Amino acid sequence: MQIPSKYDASQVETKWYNYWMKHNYFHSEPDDREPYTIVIPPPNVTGVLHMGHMLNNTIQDVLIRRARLQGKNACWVPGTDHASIATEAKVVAKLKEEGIDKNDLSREEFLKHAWDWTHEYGGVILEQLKKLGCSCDWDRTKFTMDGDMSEAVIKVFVDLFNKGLIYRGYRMVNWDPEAKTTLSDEEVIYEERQGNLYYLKYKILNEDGSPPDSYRDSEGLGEALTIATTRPETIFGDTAICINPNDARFKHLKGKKAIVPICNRVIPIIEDDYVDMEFGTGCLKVTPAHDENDKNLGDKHSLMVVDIFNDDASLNSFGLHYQGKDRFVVRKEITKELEDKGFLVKTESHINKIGTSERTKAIIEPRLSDQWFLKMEDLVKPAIKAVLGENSEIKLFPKKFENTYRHWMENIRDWNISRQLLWGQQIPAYYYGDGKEDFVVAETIDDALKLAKQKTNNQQLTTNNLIQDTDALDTWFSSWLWPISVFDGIRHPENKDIKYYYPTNDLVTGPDILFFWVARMIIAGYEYKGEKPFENVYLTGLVRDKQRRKMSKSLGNSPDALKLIEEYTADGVRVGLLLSSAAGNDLLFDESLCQQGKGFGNKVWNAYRLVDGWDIDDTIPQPNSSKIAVDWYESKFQKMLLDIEDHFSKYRLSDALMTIYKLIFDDFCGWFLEMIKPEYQKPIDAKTFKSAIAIFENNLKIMHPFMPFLTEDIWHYIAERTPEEALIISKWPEPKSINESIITEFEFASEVISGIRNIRKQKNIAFKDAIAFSVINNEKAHATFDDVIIKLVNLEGINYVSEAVDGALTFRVKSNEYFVPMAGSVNVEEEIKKLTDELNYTEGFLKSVQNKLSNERFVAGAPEQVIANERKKEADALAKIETLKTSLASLG
RNA sequence: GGGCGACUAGCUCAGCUGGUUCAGAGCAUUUGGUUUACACCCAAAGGGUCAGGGGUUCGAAUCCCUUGUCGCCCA
Repeated sequence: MQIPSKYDASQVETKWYNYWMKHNYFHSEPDDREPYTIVIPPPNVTGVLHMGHMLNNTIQDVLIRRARLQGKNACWVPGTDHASIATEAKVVAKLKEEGIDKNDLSREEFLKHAWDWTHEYGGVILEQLKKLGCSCDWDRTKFTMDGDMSEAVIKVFVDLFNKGLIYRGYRMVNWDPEAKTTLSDEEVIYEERQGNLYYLKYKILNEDGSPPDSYRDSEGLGEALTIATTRPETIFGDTAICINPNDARFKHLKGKKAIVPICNRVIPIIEDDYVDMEFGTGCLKVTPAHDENDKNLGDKHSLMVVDIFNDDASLNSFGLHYQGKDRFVVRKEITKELEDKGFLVKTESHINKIGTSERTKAIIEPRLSDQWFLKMEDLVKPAIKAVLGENSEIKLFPKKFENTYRHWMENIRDWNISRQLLWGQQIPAYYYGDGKEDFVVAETIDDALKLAKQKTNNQQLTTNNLIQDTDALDTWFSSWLWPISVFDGIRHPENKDIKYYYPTNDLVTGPDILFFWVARMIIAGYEYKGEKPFENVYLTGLVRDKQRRKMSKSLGNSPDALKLIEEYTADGVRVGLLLSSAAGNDLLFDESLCQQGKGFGNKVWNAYRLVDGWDIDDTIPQPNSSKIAVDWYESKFQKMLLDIEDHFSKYRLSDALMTIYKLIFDDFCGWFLEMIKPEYQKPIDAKTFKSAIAIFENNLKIMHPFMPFLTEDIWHYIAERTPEEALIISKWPEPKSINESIITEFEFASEVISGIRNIRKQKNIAFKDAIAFSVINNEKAHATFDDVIIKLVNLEGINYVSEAVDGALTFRVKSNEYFVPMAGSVNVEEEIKKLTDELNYTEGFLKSVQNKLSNERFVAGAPEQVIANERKKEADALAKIETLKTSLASLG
């Protein structure tokens, strides 16, 4: 088939993606081949493709396509997660626009809206992955809220509860008052904000409630002590004042009581060395309901807990006349009131770090609440050993993340797995009474009823007496099972899929979810399969813009993925993303990289157009230059193939790609095709053509994982192929022996060619004028490439001589001297200068080498190989000096 | 405040257990090219005290100490 002069990417991409789908190449079923499995890190079901996804999934596709070419049974399982917080927030916002308040809806009604939303927007991102060329097994697409997936999650919850690993605790949690849910520590972003330190006066009472005669505050005699706080609105929750027992300034306050301004609550003054004597006034107000450290103090000293906030962080009835007002409004207003009433001593500006919600950006409120926790202490042990142990079963790429992993795992805290949300798996705990322990945990309400009857000995209970916990499980509590549950390995641990595909091979994800997800999957893997979930973890860098900002939707600095593909082709974007993204290094995204990728595609396309345009004549013999060219490229290809394998084995995909890029661009297009190119409008011999096609096919194979569309397209122009012969399922090139000497000889020859080209250029000699050429072959260089040299720079021939040629321009490669006769146009002085410069340089070089060699300690201490190399350098330099001196003598 | 990591050409990065892969690659820049595959191209050139300082060594980008700057994670 005639190849078009321009590559029409969008048409080609659609055509071949459809073809691949139609012939089911992406689908995998267990068989007797070696499996190669990747599970996708499930993106948010309602998300859209951003640069991070593109990078991530390009890498996975490269790995999976390569495995497929290597004859493995490649299976890439795609899917999405339900992203409870993000999705619920979106649904709530949408309902709000329609004038519906989430709180007016029943759970079922809300979930219906959420499912509608999921069905409408869900899966968009998967369609976008197809545009990138991702060869996922779409028949296996999973969603964390699918029936079977949810069942697995619930089953695991019940199991862990029965093992005593899940418990209910009253804990200080990060409360997002906007989403009205709990966040894990990892979902809280700490930011420095400018705030104030308010100095408040608390009046003092004797233990019996009578006012003291006198006492000191930090400024001398007075009637009150002063406390610095950043949050004056929380005074309504104060239940103690704390001083450091070692603080001489406050000794007299021991055992006394204080009166909280405005609400006039009388609270004890306690002592604890937790208090920092340097900070503020050295007195701390204790608000156990609203600060983690205060909670600890409260527990230690058995203090009252007064929660002053509603779930939206407005004040409740403890806030008295501020009831119903937002915390920040109250902060302003109460400052005014405190000032008016003389309680506010002074205000200082103060920078403090505050937690904000990763999702809603709202300022986090520490809050006490009933939560479900998973005990991590024992679960984490096999997961630490697997990554950091002697014979680690799981490898992280790059290795530097092992330290990060260790640090987190060794300081792990119990995992708060409950979320005050509707969108997610509802916690399978059923309450039958008001007591703290009046609940049972079971997979179904019927099982729960049985358990409840047993526990209460009350046979009269019915399902109507059971109320299920209203919280949902953390989304990560679904995705930590992902490598198991996508193969239904929780519900049916012996099914053939899980037995064949598990453990999976590679996991590709961002380092930002090393803990949320990767570590937890490892934990779940050992707990539920007794085995690692994957062998290698490739941690990609974050994609940043040119100003080093993380690309995010909120900043609006992420380019539209599909537009990029449209502009630079899918292959171009893939290549652009991979070219400069070593594992674990952040990638500074620049569109020009995609341009380079597209340019590479164009180069390959045109290379094929060249080959395709040749007429073949099977009557003419193969020229020697072509034979050498084929031998050389085949060896070069094999050598690079080894390099590529090595890069892949270390997950250095950008290096593998760069090796391919240079092989194709420089060696194949720049050298090989020029060597075998027939004269203008002349045919090519059949033997060379056949070799060229075979070489081209091998090139396409190694390029295919990176540039699947273009390569498949050209593959089918080369020949009519059946579906069984498609490139996507062809065979990765077999390793063959390498002729190292021909590669070295080529390198020498290319320097000769370069020397001749320089002379042509200097003297403006048109290419079509053949030139005479002589050499004094001091190096005894092989003549293998002579015919190639003659062809590439259009020589009349190569004369081997033993004496310098008069009236010629010269250049040297090592100690070989080359002559291009140029009657009349040789400037002797210039030649002398050139030679003298070269001589001076070489003599300097020789001296440095000889200095080294005459250093006894060097000769005694350095390994033999190093000394031999130095001696070789010395010999080469001496030979070159000899050549230069001879030349100078003949000129001069 | 604690931990981890980085700093090499204008940019992005490679450089493994010190020594011919030791100062490299790609891009960018400059210069020159209408060679009928490709200007999304070809040929060539310039450009770095390897963050600063100190040490170990015959020899340090590489190992050690120290200072600085930046990033990430955790309080």
